[in-house]
Amino acid sequence: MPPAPPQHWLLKSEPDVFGYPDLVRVGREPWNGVRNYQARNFLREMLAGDLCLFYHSNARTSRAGPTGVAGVAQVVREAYPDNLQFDPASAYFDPKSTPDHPRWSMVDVAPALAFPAVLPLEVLRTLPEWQASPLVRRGTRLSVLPVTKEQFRAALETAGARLHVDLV
DNA sequence: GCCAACGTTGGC
DNA sequence: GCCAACGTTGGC
Repeated sequence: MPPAPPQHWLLKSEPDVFGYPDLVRVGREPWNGVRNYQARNFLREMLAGDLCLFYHSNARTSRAGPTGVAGVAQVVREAYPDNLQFDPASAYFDPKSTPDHPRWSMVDVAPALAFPAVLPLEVLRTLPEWQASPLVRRGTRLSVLPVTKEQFRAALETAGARLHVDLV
């Protein structure tokens, strides 16, 4: 029996802090620091093998190129307690979290595919598949959001990127 | 740097 | 439970 097809997501990160090239460099990264309940709940729905568009937010002032999708990451470990919530020295420390009752979760992701160039938000906005996405609605600040298969495919195609067909 | 939009906090 | 104040996000 074939494995279940992957779900698709979009993960936002500021490239000045941690961009797609950083993910490639480290090979694998715990996606910690998410402190929004809706985003956390999406993290908890992720399954190993799910594919995530890696989105560079707030990128105008960086050398990473425009704001937009830089590549694809893959979920390699499903949700477990975010380590930073227990660290008093961290900006993401949450005094209301205990190891018995952790409030925040993270997944581990690994690089799967670098786009030839960042696919700008400006272009994403023009794709019919993306009209309904919260990403292109102004005022949406969600840092983890679901993406449809159609949106995922349209993004890859427009970016000129190819994933092995079995992965999509 | 600006500022609109939004989530969270806390007084009541 | 309401809601004003506040802090943050993130495009521009």
